[in-house]
Amino acid sequence: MLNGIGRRRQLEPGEQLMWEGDEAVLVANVIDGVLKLASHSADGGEQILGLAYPSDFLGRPFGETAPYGVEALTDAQICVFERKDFDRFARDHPRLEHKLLERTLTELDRSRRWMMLLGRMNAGQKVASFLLELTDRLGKAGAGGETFVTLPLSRQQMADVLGLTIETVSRQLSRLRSAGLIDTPSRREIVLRDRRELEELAG
Amino acid sequence: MLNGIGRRRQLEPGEQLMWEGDEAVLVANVIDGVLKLASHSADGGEQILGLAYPSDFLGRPFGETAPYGVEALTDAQICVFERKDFDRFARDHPRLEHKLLERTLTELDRSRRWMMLLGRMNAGQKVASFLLELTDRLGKAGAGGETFVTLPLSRQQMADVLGLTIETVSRQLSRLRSAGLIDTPSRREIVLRDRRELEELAG
DNA sequence: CGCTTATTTGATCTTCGTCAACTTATGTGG
DNA sequence: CCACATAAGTTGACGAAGATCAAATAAGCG
Repeated sequence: MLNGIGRRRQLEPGEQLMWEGDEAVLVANVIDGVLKLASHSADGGEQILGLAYPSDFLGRPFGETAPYGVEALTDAQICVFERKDFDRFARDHPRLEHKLLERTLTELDRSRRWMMLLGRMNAGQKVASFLLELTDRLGKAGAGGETFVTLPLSRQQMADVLGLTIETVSRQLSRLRSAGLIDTPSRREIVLRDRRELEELAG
Repeated sequence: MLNGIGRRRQLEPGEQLMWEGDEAVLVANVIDGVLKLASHSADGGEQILGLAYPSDFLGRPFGETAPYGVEALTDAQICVFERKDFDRFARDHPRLEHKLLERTLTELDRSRRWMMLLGRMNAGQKVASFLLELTDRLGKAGAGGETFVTLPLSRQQMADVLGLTIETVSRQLSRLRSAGLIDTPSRREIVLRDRRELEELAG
């Protein structure tokens, strides 16, 4: 029902949809691909605040400035709306606003679970949790009950998501590999060999 | 306009309003006091996911189970609604739902800023940021341009908020005291002597 | 007052970050 | 197709921040 005011847009990896601090002029729905929401600290370090997957909502309706930047990690397809159009439309369509409220509440819950991860987990637990979430979102079933994911992030980006360094992420993945919990056929591919054990590790 | 279906309730420090995992049967508005939202990891460690101050909204409308527990830190006054009543009421009153959506979006932004704190700051920055946020929310102006706060949390709870240990929090406070940035007339009271410098530390 | 609990302080130990070297991919131009 | 260049990832050695363990103080409270 939003089709009238939205338009499709294709993004390439690395393409920036919104900039942190920009006046928020648009909102969007993710149709396909993975995007990151990120904020920068004064010293240039980047903290990824969340990832957006298909069906997720992006942007800050009714707000003033975007509190974080949004950048595509993979090829992505999104449906964008001018914020003014969207705001007006939402006000006139309570059902839409209701839907949006539900999603935002869910997003808030997700973000709070992430805080848990950042505040209380050690490196091993973080990496394990991340792999599990990723396979839940993007995983494909492979042969023999194994799960298979293509990572939408570089090691650096994983480190930024988890509040770790690239080296620590790499070491943890190596550890999981030698423990036989995962396989890494290539840099961007992960096979979960033992989900049970991984869940154990994630705590 | 919600008065018809809400009722006042008084909470004492330590009193639990909702339990993590409970069926979410109520939602509430904070009128006075400070509450904590917290979740427990398997090993018993607690991560405080956020604090709720006057005017904040508590609970999970339209959801199934409460994703975190809510407990009063100080004497608190809240206005509670049966969730069923509230949901029905919200559906019939788009203005209310709109207001709630705006608040939830604001809350989401706040929670994301907190993720930044947990993921990227060191102990000194965390404690400094926390004191600044607290004085913004609860601080009273004292003599000589200084700001004065009564801490609603114990050291243990501060540690839980910041993802640190009690000892580290204590040491950081001692460090700030010897640097002349704060005074601690009693355990639960803090005087900011040099806000500028504290902001510097918080990064 | 004595007893219990919260906080501070000190002494180690661990984890993870930092710095550096090395290896593996991914190109690119000849 | 190969040689080389560049970027991404892995591994190792070391150090620092913060956790953990252990007392020592300081509040509260009956």
